[in-house]
Amino acid sequence: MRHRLKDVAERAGVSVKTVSNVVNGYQHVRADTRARVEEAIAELHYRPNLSARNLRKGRTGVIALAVPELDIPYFAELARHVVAAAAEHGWTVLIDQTSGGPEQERKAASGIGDHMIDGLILSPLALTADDLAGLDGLPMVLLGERVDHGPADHVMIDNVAAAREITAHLVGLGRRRIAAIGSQRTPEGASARLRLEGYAAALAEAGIGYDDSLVAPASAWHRADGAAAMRHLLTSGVRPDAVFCFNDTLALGALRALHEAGLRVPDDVAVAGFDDIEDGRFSIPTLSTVAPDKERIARLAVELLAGRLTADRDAPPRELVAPYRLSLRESAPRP
Amino acid sequence: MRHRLKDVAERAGVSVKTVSNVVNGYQHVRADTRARVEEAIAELHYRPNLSARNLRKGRTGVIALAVPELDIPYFAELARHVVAAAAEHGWTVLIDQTSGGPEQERKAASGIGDHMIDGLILSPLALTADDLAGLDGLPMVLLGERVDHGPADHVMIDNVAAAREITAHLVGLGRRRIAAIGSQRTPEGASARLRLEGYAAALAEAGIGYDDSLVAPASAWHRADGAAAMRHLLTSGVRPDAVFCFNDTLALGALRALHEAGLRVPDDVAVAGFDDIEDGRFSIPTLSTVAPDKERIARLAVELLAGRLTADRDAPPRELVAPYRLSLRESAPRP
DNA sequence: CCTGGTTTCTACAACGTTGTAACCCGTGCT
DNA sequence: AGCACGGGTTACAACGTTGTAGAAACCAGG
Repeated sequence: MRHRLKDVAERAGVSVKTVSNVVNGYQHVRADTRARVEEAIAELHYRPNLSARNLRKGRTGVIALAVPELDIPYFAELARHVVAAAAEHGWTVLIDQTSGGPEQERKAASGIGDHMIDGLILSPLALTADDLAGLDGLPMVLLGERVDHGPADHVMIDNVAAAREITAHLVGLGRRRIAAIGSQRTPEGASARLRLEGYAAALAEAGIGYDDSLVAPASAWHRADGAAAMRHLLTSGVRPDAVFCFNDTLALGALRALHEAGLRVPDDVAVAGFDDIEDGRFSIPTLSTVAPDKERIARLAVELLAGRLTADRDAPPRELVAPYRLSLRESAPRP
Repeated sequence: MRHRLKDVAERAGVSVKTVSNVVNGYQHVRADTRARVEEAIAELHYRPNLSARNLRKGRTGVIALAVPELDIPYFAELARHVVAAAAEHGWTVLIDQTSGGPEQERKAASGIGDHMIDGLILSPLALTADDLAGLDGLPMVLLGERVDHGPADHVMIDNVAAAREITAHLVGLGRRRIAAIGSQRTPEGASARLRLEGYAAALAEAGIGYDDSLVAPASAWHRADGAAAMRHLLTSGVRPDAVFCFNDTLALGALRALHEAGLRVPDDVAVAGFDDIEDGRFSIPTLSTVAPDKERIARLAVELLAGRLTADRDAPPRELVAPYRLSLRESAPRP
């Protein structure tokens, strides 16, 4: 039922290689030969065996995208864009879920399907630059905000500036007791560190003292963690008049906790997030947030990978910064 | 840098096949030989070439999951469970985004990476059973609620019963003008048809007349569509006291539109959804919904596929029904 | 009609792996 | 001593494809 070049060749009365040439669009094939071959291909529903082709060529046409969790909307939206961008290069994307575990991430980085993928776009949570340096040379592009200048290409946004900017916006609304949700002490918390840095910088610029009791940690960044952190802030008696959450799911959780506490947003407490996920456009109230240009991030990542694959495999690693903008909605509106 | 069996064999002073035997856990290898080989493998960081292995064995260890859109939370959550279930079988999952287009779905069904995958779990929107029947024999499991008894294994939930049950719950709250959002006339709208059928059945049982002006269509089932449909219902003057939305994202959009119209949920209008996505547990108000057992759906799908792959490839197609339950929260609470 | 160059096509080997069949060797039985 | 048996190992071929090298056919120009 499944046919090979040989079957097509026999049917068309040519050699196997000629069929291969037709399939690969080789120039010098007589028009009538090509027609005969194409007819045979159509009749037999021939489809090339990619494993064999890959074995021969050393390329698979598949790249992997490894993200911590698929049901975090940010990564799902990112995945969508990566798939789209990769399709333009004729690549299939194998999406891998690392769950943020170092072992899973290492496994992804060192070649998910061993030789099944040409390259990897990795959004690391747990792995450090040193971890990655030790891995053998699968072309790789990193996404996100690991601080260190690692051994691989890297696409990120300026987290410090973005966090500073949205915090400054809260200041501009006249808020003074601005809480932060999502800080992390662990070495994995690179994003958290940078966003906290931006938050602190904005406060300093506004002449507001940094108050550690206004900063709530969150080990994961899910809705439940945001709600828990917000409840903690509310019961600890620090009475914030604004909250900057380090991502949107935290913020949605915080909104929920504020609602349960009977506080109005933004009147009593203004809320800002980070990521601009779809949910935030329909939440009650809608969410003010930092909107990274996900489409651009995905496109840059795919293009960096394309460069690695085709051109200079050993070029020095590049770092590209994608733009972002503030998306100001009801939870912390324009003044 | 990348080594082959041959390199390991030379280093260990054995034949290529013996190394292969060690790698594959073949029984009859002397302990000291095995040790020597394993040492060589470790030293060289040998990893088998899956393309070659696949070429030889005809199996890749990769299955595909094709869903319409990754950034629809329901599919993202489902994907997570499928990945987990597949991992237990030692499979890698290649996630494919069809965007719901028939061409994309056909492409996925007829073998994404041609010979790169052993089987497919497809959540079809556009393809009909007849379309699928014409495709060559990639082992396939369908997810979702296509009515027709197709040519492939199938995992679904009882949509009619579920829709009937949640609508009956709204009736039980004393609501009489119960609207529905999400109806579709197109042949692709199988889920919509079934859920509408359940909705109508529940009304009939309660002796409530079916009012077509209370049923709002939605071409897609995103938040924006739900909001638009709700606004339409509100401005058309039909004044519903409850809404059953055919999925949760529609419901979240509807919540938003109700909020903007100054109506209280559930006091003025009760709202129910379908899918039990994470968002609905934190929305304001939290969402009452039909909760399909996604974990079970994923597990059943993977196991059906496993059966196809290992045992009887030509067994008659099976249809499995996964359980669901009602998850009653604030938007339409328990009486 | 030959020469040199180009187009068109083919045979063969190779990619890295595993199934098959066979070999060698030690053991235990006759 | 001869034989069958089976554990441990190996050589070889094959999976379906494409790169290489070269053969065959064609063309234009002398």
